[in-house]
Formats: sequence, C-alpha cells, structure tokens
Amino acid sequence: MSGQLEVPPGRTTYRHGDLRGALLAAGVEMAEAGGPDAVVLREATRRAGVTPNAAYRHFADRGALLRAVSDVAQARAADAMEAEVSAVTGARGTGDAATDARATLRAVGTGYLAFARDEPGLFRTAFSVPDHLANSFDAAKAGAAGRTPFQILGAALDAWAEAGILPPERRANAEFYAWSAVHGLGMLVIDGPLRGLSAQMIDGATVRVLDMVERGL
Amino acid sequence: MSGQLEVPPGRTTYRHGDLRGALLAAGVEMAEAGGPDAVVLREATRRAGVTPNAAYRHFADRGALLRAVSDVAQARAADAMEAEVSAVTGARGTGDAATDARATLRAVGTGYLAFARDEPGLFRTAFSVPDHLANSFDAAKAGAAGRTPFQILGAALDAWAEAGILPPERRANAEFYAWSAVHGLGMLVIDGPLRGLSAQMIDGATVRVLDMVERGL
DNA sequence: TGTACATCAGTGAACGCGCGTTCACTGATGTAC
DNA sequence: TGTACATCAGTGAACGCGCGTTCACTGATGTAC
Repeated sequence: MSGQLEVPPGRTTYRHGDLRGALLAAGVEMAEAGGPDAVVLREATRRAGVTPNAAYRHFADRGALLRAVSDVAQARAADAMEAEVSAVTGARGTGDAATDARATLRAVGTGYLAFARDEPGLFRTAFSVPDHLANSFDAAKAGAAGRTPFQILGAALDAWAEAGILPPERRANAEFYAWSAVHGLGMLVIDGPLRGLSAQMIDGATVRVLDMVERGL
Repeated sequence: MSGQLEVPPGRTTYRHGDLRGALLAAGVEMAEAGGPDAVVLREATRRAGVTPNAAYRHFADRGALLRAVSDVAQARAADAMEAEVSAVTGARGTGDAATDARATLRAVGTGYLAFARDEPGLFRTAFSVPDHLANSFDAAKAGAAGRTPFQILGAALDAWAEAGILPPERRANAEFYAWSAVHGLGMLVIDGPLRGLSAQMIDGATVRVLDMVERGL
C-alpha cells in the first residue's frame, strides 16, 4: 500500500530483464523432460516467476514458443553432431580425402543418433515439429559452430563429392536419404516398436545402418 | 417413469452389443484425423452414444484404448503393404528368384510409405506409440492376410537370403536397417522438416531411399 | 416351459485439474527536450 | 542535470473448455434349476 508496485518474489525489479530468454529456457527444459507436448506455456511463465499472460508480450501463442524451443533443440543436435565429428576427425585428417569423408559422414550420423538417445525429448522436439526445408538454414537452428544439422550433413556429403566417392549425379538431395536412415532408427528406438532394444543392440544397429548408407549412397 | 430403463437415443437396447468394438472404431477414426494425441476416451464414448465411464468396462484406461487403436493402425499398414506387394508381384513372379525378391522388398517399402502419406494419423499411431519388438507378432497387428508389418518385411528379407542376394551373416536384424530408412523418410515427410516437399519430390526420394537400401543391405 | 436369481453392462453425477487466452489496468523505465 | 512524458512489460482476475477418472447405483440379460 506504499504506492509501489508489488515486486513478485524472486525478482528485484518490476521488469524481468530477459523474460523471453527465461521462457525459452523453461520451454527447453520441459521439452527435454517430455518432448514437444510437454512444452506448456503456463508452466513456462510459472518457472520464470511471472503471470501467465506476460508470455504474450514475447510469443504470439503457444505455437510460437514451441517453434522457438524446436529451434534451440536443433541447435543442440548440431552441437552433438559437431562434437562427434571433431572427436573422430581430430585436429587433422588421415591425408586421404575419401577416408576422411567417410569417417566424417559416419560421425555425423553417430552424433545424430547419440543425441536421439541422450536427449530423446529434445530430439523429438527438434525433428518432429512440422517445419519446412527452407527453414533448415535459420541461424536460430545453428549450434555453437554456426552450422545447422542440415548444413553439417550437407557439408559431409560435399566432401564425399569432392573426394570422388559420390558421383555428382547422386549428390542432389543426398541429404534426404542419409538423413532418413538415421532418423528412422532414432525414432523407432526412442519412440516406436524398437523401444525395448538393448543399448548394445542399438549400437550394433547404428553401425549397420551407417554401413548401409555408406554402401548405398 | 414407466419403470423401464431409459434407453439412450440411437440405441434400441439397454446393452450396446459391441461397445468395445464401437469405442475402438471411434478411436481409429480419431487417430486417422489427428494421430495418437487425438485419441480421446470421452470422445470415443460420445461417438458410441454411451456414458463416459462405460468405457472402463472394456478398457482399463485411456492408454489401453490407445494401444488397441495402435494395433489396428498396424494392421492397416500391413494391408497397405500387402496390397503393394500383390500389385507388383502379380499372380506369379518373373521366374528369377533374385529379381522377384528385390521387387517384393521394394513393394514392401513403397507400400509402407504410401500408407504414411495416405494415412499420416494412423501411421503415427501405428509406429510412434512406444512398444516392444516382442509384440511385433501379435495377431491384433496383422492385416487381412494374417501377417504383421514386421512379418511382411521379414518374409521379404528371407526371400532375399534364399535367392542368395543377402549373405546369411547379414540377414540377422536386417529388418531394422531397411525399416529405419523408410520409416525415417516417412516421419521426416509427414511430421518433420521435410514436410514441405512436393509429392513429386517425395516420390523421387522414395525411389532413391529404396535404391540405397537395395545396394546397402 | 416357467421361474428365481446373480451378473455385470450400463447410468447419472461429480471430482479436481490445468490448459490457452483475453480483458482492462498500472506504473517502472527510457527518452526527448 | 532536471523534468515531462509516452511506452510497453508486466499485473490481477477471469473465461470457457474438456479431459480422465471415481462413486454408488440400476435393472436388462443369460443361466441354472
């Protein structure tokens, strides 16, 4: 009754400072725990210590928040893929372009599937929220290295073409085919009929699916 | 007030007759329209012309209904796959076992993807509801021809092995790898970042993914 | 063939819940002079 | 440096909705004698 605006607990200023960021972070946490359906607008505001309707200053509706969370999830996937690529490729390659290109593509796939298994909620939020291919280059979907998952895969395939192990006429849209194989395994394993597979079997299946892609591209 | 039990409109008897079947059919319709999340217990009872709690005589909870719907969806997928196989294989084969085996496996994949595209809601309900591999042989998941999708795929791969085009040491779990490729394309196209692809591009991608599987198995 | 009776498939009412979204508003904040 | 003011990030209250699930019950139905 002092004439001052009530400042909600946990905050020292009337303005939040970075409510958009806080809501997004909360959304990512929820997605991590339960996938896209678990991204709940009201819960995000609760975690940010803010009234439910305050969210509408920063997101048009729940769908807008979900799309932003999906972008972050894709960026996380990109990080997982880059990490695997660096781990395998090391500081420098073997000197043989074809060998390096093959190893890199395998690492891309392995990283993708590691992400699916380690972060199934984020994985589904990244790749099961309807989107258009044209958006696959958005900076919001890029990892720390500045590349989106689609770009990472594309670069690996470019290296194949340059090394001469992927005929030029097969390069077009090759992303789709390689992606389908690893994506399918990921979905079947985390969310589908292959859910009960042991970690060992999934490891084996990963290797074999990558073999298939390598031979089949 | 005649002492007779009120008979709800649309029914002439107190007992429904086949409430379980009616709820299941309603569930399938909802899945068709909106995927697994659209399978709503109360709505199923509404469509069956029955009180909400009547469902609990036939299904332990919503999850039980959803699993039953998922089984039906898998049976529908099996039908789509069988239809494509029959269309391609015709009454008899070419006489060459290897050629026939290849054509059959392609038909299996084509039928699977046709189902994904024609019935995306059922497709997701069939294969995105967590399950265990051990249940992939349940009669409830079998189509009119008596085989489940997993069995249809398995038989096609057996034919490959018998025709000598799939080395015995590669036969084990080959279902997983072929399945991953087509499943991934299906998911990316109906529910993921490849959603905007034209029908023509999807057709092309289907052919190319099947090429990859054929070469890579 | 007729009758008594147990079963169990349904009813009717209610519960607690949490969601997304809209409304009219308030006053801290940054900016322009 | 000080002051007036417009902006807009938040509040507070409420809405309508539909969900899954539980309770105590009723009486049509099939069965056993």
